Amino acid sequence: MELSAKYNPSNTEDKWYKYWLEHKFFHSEPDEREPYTIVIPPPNVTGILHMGHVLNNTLNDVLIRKARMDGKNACWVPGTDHASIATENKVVAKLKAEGIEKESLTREEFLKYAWEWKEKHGGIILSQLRKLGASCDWDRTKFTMDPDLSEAVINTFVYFYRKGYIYRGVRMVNWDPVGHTAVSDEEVIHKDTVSKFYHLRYFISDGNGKPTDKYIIIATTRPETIMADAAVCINPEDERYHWLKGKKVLIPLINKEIPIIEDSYVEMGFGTGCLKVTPAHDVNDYEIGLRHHLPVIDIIDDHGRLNEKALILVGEDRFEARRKIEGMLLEAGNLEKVEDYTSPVGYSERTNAVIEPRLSMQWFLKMDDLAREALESVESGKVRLIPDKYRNTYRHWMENVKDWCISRQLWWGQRIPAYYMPDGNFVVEPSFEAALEAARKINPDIAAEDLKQDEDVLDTWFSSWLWPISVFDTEMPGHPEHRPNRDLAYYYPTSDLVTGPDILFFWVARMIMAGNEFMKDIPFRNVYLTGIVRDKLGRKMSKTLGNSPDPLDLIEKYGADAVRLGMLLCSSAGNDILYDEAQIEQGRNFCNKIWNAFRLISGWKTDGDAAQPAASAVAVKWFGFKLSQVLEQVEDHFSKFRISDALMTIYKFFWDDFCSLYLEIVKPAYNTGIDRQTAEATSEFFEALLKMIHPVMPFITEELWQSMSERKAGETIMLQRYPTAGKYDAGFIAEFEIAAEAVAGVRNIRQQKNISPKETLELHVREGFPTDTVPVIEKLGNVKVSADAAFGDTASGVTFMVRTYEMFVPLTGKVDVGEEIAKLEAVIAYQEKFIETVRKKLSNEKFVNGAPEKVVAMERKKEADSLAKIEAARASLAALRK
RNA sequence: GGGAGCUUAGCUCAGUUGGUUUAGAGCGUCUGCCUUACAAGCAGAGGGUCGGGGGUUCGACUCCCUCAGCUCCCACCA
Repeated sequence: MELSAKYNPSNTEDKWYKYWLEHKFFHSEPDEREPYTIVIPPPNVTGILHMGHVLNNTLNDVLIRKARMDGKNACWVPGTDHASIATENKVVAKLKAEGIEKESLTREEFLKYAWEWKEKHGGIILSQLRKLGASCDWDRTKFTMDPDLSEAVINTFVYFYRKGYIYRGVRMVNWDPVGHTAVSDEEVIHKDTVSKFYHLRYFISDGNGKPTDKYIIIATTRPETIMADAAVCINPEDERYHWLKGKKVLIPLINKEIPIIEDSYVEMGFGTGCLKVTPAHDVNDYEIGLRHHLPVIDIIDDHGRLNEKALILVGEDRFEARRKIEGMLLEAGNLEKVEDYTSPVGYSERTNAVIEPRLSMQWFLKMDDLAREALESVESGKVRLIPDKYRNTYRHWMENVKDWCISRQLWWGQRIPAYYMPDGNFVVEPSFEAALEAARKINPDIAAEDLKQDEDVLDTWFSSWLWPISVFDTEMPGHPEHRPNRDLAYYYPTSDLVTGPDILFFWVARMIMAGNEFMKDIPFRNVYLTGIVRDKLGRKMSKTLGNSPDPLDLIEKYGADAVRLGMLLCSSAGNDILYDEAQIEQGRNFCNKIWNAFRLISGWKTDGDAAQPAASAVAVKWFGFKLSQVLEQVEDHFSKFRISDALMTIYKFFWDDFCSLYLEIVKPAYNTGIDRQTAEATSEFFEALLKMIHPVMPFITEELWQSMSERKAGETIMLQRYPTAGKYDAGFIAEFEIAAEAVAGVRNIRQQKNISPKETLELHVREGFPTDTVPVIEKLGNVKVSADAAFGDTASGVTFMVRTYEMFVPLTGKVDVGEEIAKLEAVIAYQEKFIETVRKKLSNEKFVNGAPEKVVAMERKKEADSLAKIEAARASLAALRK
């Protein structure tokens, strides 16, 4: 077979992915083996692949492929999330572009459009994951709005309602005026925002609704809400305002009389010390309103516009109203001054709209019991967070959690199974039929058409928190006599979860709650939290900045293996990763290196009669030991989720140890065959390396594994056993390293003296230098090694040290004596300074007595080694100066 | 405002109970090579007073205090 000098991924990737699918290598069924389970963090059903997905799913795939090769029954369940608010927004926008307003549609009509959209765009991301090589069990693909998964969600709602955890009530919620829905506290992002601080004059009423000439000044950032003021509040301790007690003031522009009240909530030092109380539009004001029985005047509608209760500026958007009322207040003489002011403002995570605190009827889930247990799961170490710094964050959140607002004023999602009777009472049942039956027990006259289902749907996370359970068994929640089915019993709890820290609370914490509640067990053992992918300037990737490359373009250009390696190279857990295309080039280069190593090996002709050269024998022995040593390190890295370290260890092992050392040693001379022993060992080593690399770079390793010998139909590298470490002789490995350093020393001399690698040199070592590895030095260094008691006249060559071994290369006529003297003097100076620090330690009684014996012995060895080096350098120096 | 974390070579990061660390790696840089696997390569080299200051210790990149800078999370000061 003719192989090109460069690896071409496009020839192999689709071919092997198809092969894997055809043979159902990704598919898992319960059996007697130990399971290893991962559920995918379900991407938005209409989402497209971005760099964050690439990082996350590559990590997942590495873990699942490694587990599969370790002999476990590996199951990676893929799927998508219906993402209610995000998807509904997309559908609304698309309809709007076609001239259709959501308001003009019925719920059923809208949902029809939404499902059409989902059918058309849904799941694109899953096909993109295939390009990446993700070994998901596609037969198990799930969607959070699959009928059975939805049923599980509804049953969960009913379950918690019956348990008394779900309640309905009017509360101040975070209203998203663009999404037209309430959102949970977790979906509000506070950002410091520059706004204005308006100082307004509220005139004191004469008692008959007429202004006197006295006024107080109230500072506010929201002058458009003054019409909703219910009172003005002062601190009872504030002597400046004692004269106000019992008086009334007039709201500017509308001249409405409101009382002065006192509450210690008001900070005397902040603003003017007078607070306008607007219960309908501020959470704190609402609390004050409750304490003082103030009326709630809601002047802002679903869209963030002023309604008729505002009396003025009716129909204006809240920000437009703010702009206009400023002028009106100024004109009316009520505006004292305006200051620039920066304060935190809440924004909707999904729509980026400024959140409007608003009173509305919502459904809530009580969190305290659930949170307590979920905290315990992490505190006890049953669930491990990696890196563990997130435990602090997690604890803080769990100890301060508030009830979860689970209703959303949307249509796309699971509809709340509450059914209202004409009198306003409601029943909560899993189906309309059950609801009707339940309703008739209360009122036998209820007709089907009298029963109206709640209009709201449930928060998306109310379905995804069941994900590790519901992907296996959707009947689980709410069935008292239910027994976990075979899949759930086998695969649950899952093993590892890889996800971003941004959804630690949204998703991870709540899955732990659901797991504890329904399975009486944690949903996963390890949570590996990745960083956020940023560009090389450290900026978040975003569409508007245009700094986010399309992963598919990268795969097209460099190959999936290169993209995977590039992403992993710099991705320690929990740290943000700075993406740079150079890393992916590095991945591509590595592919090419592997490819060319194969080209070299596969071109060798085995010569059955040839004896194994001494150097090859040493190389084979060393590499076998080294393989075991490296495997030990790799397993250690994997066990600690240090994926990039594991990868780098393998990368260097392949490139430096295998290619630069091993292959260069065993490589037969041009047109010469290779002996059978070395050929077979090399082939085994190469196969072991391919297996080690496979979890990270599945395509090229399959391609080469299939090419290296005849494989039976249906065989694959992905089901081979990952190599395991055997015993090794660390002393021999160390000895080999000395040989490699000697080679580097010789090469360094060649470089300095401009001597061709083709010219064979003499290398003298002292007697006592380890002899086993000499053939390697001779081959790689192109030298003839001889061991002598003394080097003779070293002035006609170059001496150098490898560790404590002195070496000499005769180079008649090529030595610049002055240069050599300077070099040796530098060595002596350095060593003398070094030995001084060592001796300082050794002469310190406290050190000698206090430090462990091993440490003291080491210092003594340092001293001896250093002395030997000085002595050798001095001897050479003396020879040069003769 | 509260909390967590970070600061080690030009860049990105390791450094795992304070002692084989005389601080490592990858990339980049510099020098020499078109050597018949690979120039997406080979060989060699240079590069850091571990953010500043103080302390504990026989010994500190590692522990404590302090200052500075950066990042993230949480939060209703109008």
